[in-house]
Amino acid sequence: MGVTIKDIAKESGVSITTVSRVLNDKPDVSSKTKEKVKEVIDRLGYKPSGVARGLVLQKTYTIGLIIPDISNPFFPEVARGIEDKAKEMDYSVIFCNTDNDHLAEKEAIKLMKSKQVDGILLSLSIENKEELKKLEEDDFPVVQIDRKVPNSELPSVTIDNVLSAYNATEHLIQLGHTQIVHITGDLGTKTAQDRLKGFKKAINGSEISYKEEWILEGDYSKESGYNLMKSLLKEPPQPTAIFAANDLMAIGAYGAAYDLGLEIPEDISIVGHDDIDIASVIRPGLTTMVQPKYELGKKAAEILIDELERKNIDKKDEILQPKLIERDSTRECSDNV
Amino acid sequence: MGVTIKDIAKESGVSITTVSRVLNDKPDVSSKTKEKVKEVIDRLGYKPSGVARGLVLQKTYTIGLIIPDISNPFFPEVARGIEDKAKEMDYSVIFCNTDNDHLAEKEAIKLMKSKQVDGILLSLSIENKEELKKLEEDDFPVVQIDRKVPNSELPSVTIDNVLSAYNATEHLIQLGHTQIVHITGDLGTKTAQDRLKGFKKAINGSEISYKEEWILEGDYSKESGYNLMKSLLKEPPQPTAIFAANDLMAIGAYGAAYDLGLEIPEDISIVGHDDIDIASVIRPGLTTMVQPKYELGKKAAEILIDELERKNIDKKDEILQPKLIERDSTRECSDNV
DNA sequence: ATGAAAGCGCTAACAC
DNA sequence: GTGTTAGCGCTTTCAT
Repeated sequence: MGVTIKDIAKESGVSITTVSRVLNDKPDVSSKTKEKVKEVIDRLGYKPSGVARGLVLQKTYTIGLIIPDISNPFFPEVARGIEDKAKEMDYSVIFCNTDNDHLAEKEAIKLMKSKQVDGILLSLSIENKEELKKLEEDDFPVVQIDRKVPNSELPSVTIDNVLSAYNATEHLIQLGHTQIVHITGDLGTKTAQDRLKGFKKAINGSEISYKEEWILEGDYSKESGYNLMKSLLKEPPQPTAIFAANDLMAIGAYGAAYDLGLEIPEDISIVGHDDIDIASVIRPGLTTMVQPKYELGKKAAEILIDELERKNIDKKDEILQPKLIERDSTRECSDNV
Repeated sequence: MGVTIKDIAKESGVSITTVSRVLNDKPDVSSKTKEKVKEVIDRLGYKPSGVARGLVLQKTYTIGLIIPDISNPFFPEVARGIEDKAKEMDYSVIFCNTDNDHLAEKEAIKLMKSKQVDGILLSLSIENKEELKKLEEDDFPVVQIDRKVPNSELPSVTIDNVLSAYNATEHLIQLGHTQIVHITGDLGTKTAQDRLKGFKKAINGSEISYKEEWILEGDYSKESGYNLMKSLLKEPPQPTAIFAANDLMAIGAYGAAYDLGLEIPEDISIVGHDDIDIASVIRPGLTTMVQPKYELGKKAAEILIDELERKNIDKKDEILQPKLIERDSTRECSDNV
């Protein structure tokens, strides 16, 4: 440390208590001394030590962010939402990547505790219940983001993948499509399962009869979208619309359609999910579901900080709704015209 | 705090000094007591307070990361490189977005100082010399990332945009192209200026005569790439190759070429810069220069931490080289065949 | 090999 | 309105 509260006290001829008082805008300081102390603080360029303050207050004004991977395109915006909210409330954020590794998650939590963050925002692998349970028992302030560990009491902010897929499919149905295939994501993930669920729900809620063979299991990769579509389109009956569980597979489907001489959206409509950069750049623009990533981060930080400041007792789950963005890859089904 | 060093001392019947010794693996502790203390630590689930430790040691094992915007696609990978290296060296990172705003940058630095980070990694707006100068005077450990404030002594890790553009252009020249246009980025940025410089250098170092009219000033947007190419291609003489200062403009150029019935790469070769996601997804795949973003972060963290641990006295500038990734948007110039 | 005591920079009773 | 004092949880001389 350079200059400390002691230096300020000595230089301004008062006690450190008084300095502390003006630092924290406490009452009972004459305006004269307040002025003097402030002047000295400015002159000496004094900055209170957050560490010392943290020790006595048992509060660091820091929150921990534990995510799988900041370089996964989903998280940067989430992180931005978190940091914006945190800054607004005078907190800072310390982050850590886990790559969904159990041990890394455990270590990250340990680290955050030793750094004495006031609370944690985390996205744990679904199976890592133990760590979350411990946090719960310790009454440590936590908000789960994006993924909610099943049966956990801790509040969460997630995205409604069921409804999102439902809406995407419903959009196709509204356009008059009746021959709709769904390319799923990796069904080992909850997200893919939920999107499939939403798709089924939309189909079953319509006049359309559900066909098992029009559920194609992909793995979120462009290649899987391409290959699945290619083999599907080779022979009739041909669908008039596709709902892919993510944009990458939708792009793969574009490629297959082109290779087979099909025009988008004239011959086939395609809707994706996520709204990655590419969706707006590719031609035709991909109709897709955009996830409120920034809002997700912001909301999670808000819930956590509200809890920290005891503004909010009822911890709750927040479920955010993706929005459809219509571009040029979908249009009315021509079979019905 | 839950359980503290005092509790461990009491429970194991030793002094806190002894506990501290086993905590820090100091010598002069009998293996018996060491065992006992360790057992108690485990049993009580004790974790040393980083804050208290930080106060006495005047070291927090935390580094600050100040960047314009984590949701700008350039930074997440940089941040990942930083966090990986930091974790490896037992540091954590606390981050802050500034949106290139001077005031926000100033506040961020202030914040980092009050949190008492051991050092700062930052990417300041080029004009914000004052803040950097202050840091320099204070001898505060800092490494600049991506952008180096001119005339600053503080070490930096940057990407060599001149050489990168040179190599991109050289690639086109090697392929036999002699009619090459360059679509620049926003020339208000150093990056765009450097890439233009590299382009000129390659042209001037070749047999090709430099043509001012084949420098097209864009603004990094897809639209600018599209518009510039469209008006250029309308009338002869037509270039056989394009080097766009970023991928987005290259994609725009794709659109213009298609609209005018030109095939890529048969009629015209295109190389971009950055290797954004889209570059590998689009057809034909875009030949481009990939920036070592992860390495940039990792190297910057390494230099900073080396300085913190006094392993490295000579603070130096590190300049990383982008690599060419050849896909399908470039080929030999057919005019020369 | 172990412990007592001082102190890191700050806040918060409690006095005056 | 201001100062004294006792910690916050830890490391580190300095004794023993």
